[in-house]
Amino acid sequence: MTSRDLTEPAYRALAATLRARIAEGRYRGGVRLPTESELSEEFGLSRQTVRRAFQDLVAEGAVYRVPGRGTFATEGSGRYLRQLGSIEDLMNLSADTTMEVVSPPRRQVDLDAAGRLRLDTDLVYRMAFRRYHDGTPFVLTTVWWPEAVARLVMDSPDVAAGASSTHTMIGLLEPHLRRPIVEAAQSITVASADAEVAAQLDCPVGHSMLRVDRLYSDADGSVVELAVSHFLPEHYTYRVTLRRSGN
Amino acid sequence: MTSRDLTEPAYRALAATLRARIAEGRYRGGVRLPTESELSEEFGLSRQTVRRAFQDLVAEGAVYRVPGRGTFATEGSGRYLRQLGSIEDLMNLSADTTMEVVSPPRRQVDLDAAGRLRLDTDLVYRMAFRRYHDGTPFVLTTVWWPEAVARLVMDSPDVAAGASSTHTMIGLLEPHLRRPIVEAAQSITVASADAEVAAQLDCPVGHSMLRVDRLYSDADGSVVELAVSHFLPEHYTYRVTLRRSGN
DNA sequence: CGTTATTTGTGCGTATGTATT
DNA sequence: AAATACATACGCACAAATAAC
Repeated sequence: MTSRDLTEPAYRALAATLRARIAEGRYRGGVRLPTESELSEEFGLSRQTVRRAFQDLVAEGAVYRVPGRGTFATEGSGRYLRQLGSIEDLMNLSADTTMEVVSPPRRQVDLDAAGRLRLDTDLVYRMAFRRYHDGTPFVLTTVWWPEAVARLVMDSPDVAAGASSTHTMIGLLEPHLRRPIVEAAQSITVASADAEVAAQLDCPVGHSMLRVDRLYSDADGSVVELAVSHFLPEHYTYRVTLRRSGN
Repeated sequence: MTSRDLTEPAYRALAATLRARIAEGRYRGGVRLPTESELSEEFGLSRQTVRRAFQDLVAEGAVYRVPGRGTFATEGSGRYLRQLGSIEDLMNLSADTTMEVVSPPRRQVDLDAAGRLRLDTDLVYRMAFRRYHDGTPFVLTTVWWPEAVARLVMDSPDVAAGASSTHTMIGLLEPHLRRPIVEAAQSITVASADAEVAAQLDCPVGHSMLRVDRLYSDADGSVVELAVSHFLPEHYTYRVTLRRSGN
């Protein structure tokens, strides 16, 4: 059982409070946040604990700090612009799109896929699905799993031929895994539509596509899934927002 | 003057040392890192300072820690696969490539660029450069600046026509800014080579290119630079590694 | 099964340095 | 020059999770 913390640490509670105040717009327009001593006073915490809270907020990119001047909210961090570029976003990507299974999971031998999954066997499971937006298919995704992973979802109705859902495969998969997924390595390039892609997305063979490969790994470094997507560039642009990390 | 730190803080030095040891493979295969007390002993630092170093490493995803068990290197983070996906990486991207200025900064009216920079005037500064790898140009980048930003680097020898350097424009720019750059919004799509791109990269007009647009913003949310790059897909793949965020 | 040692997590105190106003 | 505010560094005490006995 993953027992949830019943009592939140003081520094986290403070960070949450400050996050809320920032989102509320209280420090918009270059207004300085309270100083460490002020917060220490207000919440009855030591200055060290206040600092610990700020460390998290700085790491998230919610605030930035300047010695001698003070602490300021990062403009546009609280509002509607949601924090992209995290794995969470990748896994929830599908809110406004529908997924349709084109080819259900099937056991097969694929040397290339097995190699990329870093398996010692050549045996992998492969499935493919299309994603729709506004009624038109704009991406064909093929995923490969190691056998152990495939077993976890093979029987799910979500992967049956013709099934539709609004989730991502990796989102469906994760709850069944023993270790959480912590990393997604993506590579993005240009590729031509092959016969299958062309047929499924109704475009000419040889059409230029945006190709995105994703390799999901868990905390132990084991690769959990390989996904290769071909996007119609007319209907899709890949977006990421990178934030300054830590310190 | 932006004075560079002459003496690195102890916790950063320690973090760097540990990063190096991890990269070297010393803690591969589930081997526990030294405990806080051991490191405190080894480096003559307090346990608190050691903890501070670990906070950074955890935030980067280089290690994960388990109470009662110890600290472990995140498998696959150290080796040849370099950690991309932070703004820092974007700004230091160029270690192994050379940049050559093709068209020096010039004041001009550009409605589209001005709009994307969120300016109220139509006046922007534009420059363009190529980047080489192994002697062949593989990307043409055009950047647009607001006037205030352009002033900061106009006179730098690095942006003169024909100049070569191994930096990134945004890396050259940042030390001159009042507020740090904290966000880079990227969008990636497929585009055809126009006459200029084709000429500079020696490819046919109409060739399929990987197009990457980047919009850099500072902590106040002001846009500092717009950069549009056209990559030859034969010589370049865009890679990002996304990590599960924080805590 | 509880006990104990180990290891990380939380919280606070102090002192001193550095950057900004 | 002085006051303010954040940064670094060390110290201590106790809590919580884990593993070994």
